[in-house]
Amino acid sequence: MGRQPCCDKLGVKKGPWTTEEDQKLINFIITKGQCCWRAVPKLAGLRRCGKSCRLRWTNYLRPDLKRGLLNESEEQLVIDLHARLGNRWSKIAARMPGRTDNEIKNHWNTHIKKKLLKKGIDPITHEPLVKETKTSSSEVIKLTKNHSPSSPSENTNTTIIENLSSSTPSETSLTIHQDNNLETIFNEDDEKLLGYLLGENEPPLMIDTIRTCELPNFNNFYSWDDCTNWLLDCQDFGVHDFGLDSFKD
DNA sequence: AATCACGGCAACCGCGTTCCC
DNA sequence: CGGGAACGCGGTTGCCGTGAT
Repeated sequence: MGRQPCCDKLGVKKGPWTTEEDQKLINFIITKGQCCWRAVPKLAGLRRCGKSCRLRWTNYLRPDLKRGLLNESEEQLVIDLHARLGNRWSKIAARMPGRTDNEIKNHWNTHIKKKLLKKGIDPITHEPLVKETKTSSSEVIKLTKNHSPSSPSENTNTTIIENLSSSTPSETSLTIHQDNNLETIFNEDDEKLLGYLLGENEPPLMIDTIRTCELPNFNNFYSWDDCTNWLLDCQDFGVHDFGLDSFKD
């Protein structure tokens, strides 16, 4: 059933590539072309995993690669693309001929990040750095509801803010602001809440509490993908392409 | 000269997706 | 259709070179 294993785990060499290995891989790719990476090590006479061969070729040996540090204009392009695409290095690299995702990622982490921070720009949001509280300018969903958990006479205003500055749902942080005694509810089981938000477990008690206080149809919220696909499309094509320049504000 | 600390980068790891049987 | 392996991607690690002490 299924495919053959990509490589024999035993006897597979790891670590830095030698010039001899490089030469073998280059010779093989040049003469045979890129086929299935699973077969490459065996056919090329290398004691390496196919995955390792692919990485070595795409990141280092490919003849169309530019070598050396990124120049000013390339850096600026990376910054612009990162602002639109986030940490999707392969997408960024696809728009920069001769550069690899690994190279761009490394350059971003070691050089560009620091430069932006020096300039007072948040490398994640690309917004000017401010002395910020837990909330930031990237908050895009705010759900506000009057809520009276323990005493009907108390008019408690609770705001749940989902911070979408992270690129994936798993990185999403949830901040709950409260005016008074909701602490007992929301501190009750943060782990369960997080797990629920990530779709890993059943809703904790507090979610039922929220549901029962007339939130606008909590069960009919769009899925994460539904909420963000349009945004990714905008990022891929650029906000300008959609005539949504006003969103920048 | 020896040692330590740090930065840069190549390579590995782990996970989600795609593909094949 | 389901199981399992390959593929591709982003995050992380670890080695190596260099500068500081």
